[in-house]
Amino acid sequence: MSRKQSVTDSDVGDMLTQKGYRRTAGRMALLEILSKTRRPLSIAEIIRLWKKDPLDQATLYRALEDFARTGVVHRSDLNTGTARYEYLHGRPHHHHLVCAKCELVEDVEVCVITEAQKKVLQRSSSFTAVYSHNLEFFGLCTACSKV
Amino acid sequence: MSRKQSVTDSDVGDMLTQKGYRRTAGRMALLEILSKTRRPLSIAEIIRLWKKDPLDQATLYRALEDFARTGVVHRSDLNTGTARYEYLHGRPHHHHLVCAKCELVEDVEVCVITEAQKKVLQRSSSFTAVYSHNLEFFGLCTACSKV
DNA sequence: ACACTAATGCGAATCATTCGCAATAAAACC
DNA sequence: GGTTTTATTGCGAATGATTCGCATTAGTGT
Ligand SMILES: [Zn+2]
Ligand SMILES: [Zn+2]
Ligand SMILES: [Zn+2]
Ligand SMILES: [Zn+2]
Repeated sequence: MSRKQSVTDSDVGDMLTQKGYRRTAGRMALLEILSKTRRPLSIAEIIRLWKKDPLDQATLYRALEDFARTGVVHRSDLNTGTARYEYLHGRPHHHHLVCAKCELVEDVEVCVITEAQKKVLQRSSSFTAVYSHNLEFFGLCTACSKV
Repeated sequence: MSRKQSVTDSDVGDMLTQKGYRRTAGRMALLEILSKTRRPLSIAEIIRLWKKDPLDQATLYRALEDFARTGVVHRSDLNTGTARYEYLHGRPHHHHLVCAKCELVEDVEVCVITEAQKKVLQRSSSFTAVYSHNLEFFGLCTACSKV
C-alpha cells in the first residue's frame, strides 16, 4: 500500500520532464540524493552518497550546473573551497550556518535582508539593481566547541 | 614640504614592523597597492597594479594569506571564483555589492546583521556560537544595466 | 523504426591556490 | 662590521576543483 518511494521517484522524474530535461537514470539518482537531503551537499558528499554504477565527475558537474541554471537546485559557495548544491523543496531562498572547524552546515530558514537590500541599492553610487544576496554565518557547532 | 608620500610609505613600513613582519620591498609595495584601494582586489587586479619588477604568484599568495591571518587585510570570496583582498583602513567589517555581469565590486559600509546574528544562534539546533558572517549583494552596475 | 539532440564518458586542459626546497636578505646579536 | 637566525623569496612542480573537446549513447517526439 505504501507508494511513498515510487511516488517520490516519479515526482523527481516529473520534475525533470517539466523542466525540459531528459529522464535519465543518472539525473534521477542525482535528484533523489539532493531531494532527500535538506542542506547543501558538496560534490564529495554527493559522490559518497552515490549508489549507481560508476560516476563521472564531468557529467556530475554538468548536471549540477544545468540544474542550478534553471533553479532546480541552488548552488552555494560557503567559503570552504568547494561549491555545494541544495534542493530547495519549493522553499524560498535561505541562509546557512557553517562550522568554522568541521564545515558542518545547517540551514537558516529566516531571511532578514529583504528590506536592507533595498536600502543598499538606494545608497549605492554605481548600481542600478540588486537582485539577490548571499549570507552565511560562521561559528562553531556543538561538537567542535567541546574540543 | 609635502611629506604625504613618504609618510604613507613609512606608515606602511611601520605597520609591517608592528605586526612582526619584515620590511621587505615586496610587502611594502603590496601594502601600498592595497591601502590605496578602498575595495577588495583580486589577485589579477593586484598583478595588474604591480609596478615592481617580476612578481611571483606564490610569494604574493603567501604574503596575502599571511596578512589575512593577522587581520592586516581581509579576504573575501564573492562567488566570482577567485579570492579578493582588501585593506580595511581601520574600519569595522562591511559588505559588498557585486555586479553579476562585470564583477564590479562596491563597498557597502552599513551592516544590519548584528542583531540578526544573535537570533540565528538562538534558533540554531546544533551550533553554540556564531562569530561572523559574510553578506554579499548581487545586482547590475550602471554600465552593465545599459547593455 | 527514425531523426534529432540532450546527456554521457573519457581524457585532457584550465584555473586558482599550495607545496617543497634551496637561495636571499631582514632583523637581531656579538 | 661581521655573524647568526629565521622570515621571505623564487622557482618549479603539485594539488584540487572545475571545465572542455569530442566521439558515443540514449531519451523524446515523429
Ligand atoms: Zn540550505
Ligand atoms: Zn536572504
Ligand atoms: Zn570592502
Ligand atoms: Zn555584517
